[in-house]
Amino acid sequence: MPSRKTNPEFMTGVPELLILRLLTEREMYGYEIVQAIEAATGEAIKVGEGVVYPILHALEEQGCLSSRKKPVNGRTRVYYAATATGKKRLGLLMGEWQRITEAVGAVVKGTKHANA
Amino acid sequence: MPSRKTNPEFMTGVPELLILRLLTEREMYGYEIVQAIEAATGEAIKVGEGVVYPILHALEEQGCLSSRKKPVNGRTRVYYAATATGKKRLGLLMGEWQRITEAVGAVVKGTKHANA
DNA sequence: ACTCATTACCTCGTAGTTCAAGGTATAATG
DNA sequence: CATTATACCTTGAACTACGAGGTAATGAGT
Repeated sequence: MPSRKTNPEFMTGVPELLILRLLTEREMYGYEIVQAIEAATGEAIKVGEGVVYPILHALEEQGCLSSRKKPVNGRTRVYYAATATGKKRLGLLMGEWQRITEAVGAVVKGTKHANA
Repeated sequence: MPSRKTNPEFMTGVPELLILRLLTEREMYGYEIVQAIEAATGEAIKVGEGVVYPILHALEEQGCLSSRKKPVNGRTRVYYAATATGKKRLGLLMGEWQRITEAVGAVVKGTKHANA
């Protein structure tokens, strides 16, 4: 029942994580982020603009990102950068991500580690 | 905007993957799967019955699972097992899972591997 | 000049998912 | 006799990714 073309499964929250991660290194604009994700994942993950822009706006509204407009060759780019709040949120998401991936990995390999 | 109580993020498709994986090892019934996932992931992932049962029904309808009713102590259990189709689907999902996790991992650690 | 691809921003509707809460019924426990 | 555990199930709400579409400006090709 997935029947999606690009990234069929396992994508909830991933775009937000990637965007937040990229914007802690350097400031970028939306259109740039779309291509940066494609490049950084070696074509493995492609997120459209319809995914990126709404996340950018939501994160800014939450105080996770700051933005500034910059005119380049007559066109206007909106550059985003992660704030302190955004970095805190990124830490949370990375922890969540690790928790989930480790748990899934444990089940996929039938490792019955009886801990705790 | 997560504001979810149990597993806030990164959970799309994961229940289906785990269920399919468990049912390739031995046949299980719904209520058992709920607890098996909790146990196998060391409490890291908890999926409710409201998640498990619909997936079970959908997978059976797709031919990924076979079911048989078994009365135990007056109660009726519905045991599910993965079919050949189900195992094929599991292979697909595991491949997808690996692709996504590797891609995300590469971005999280700023590994700029210029390949291809 | 004219056309087309690229850059760069954006919104909307649809589909698919998880989740909590609730509903039914039997067996075991106190 | 009441409560918990077993065991099945459905439903409504909330969220998210996705594709398609819309607006403009720039640059290249012809």
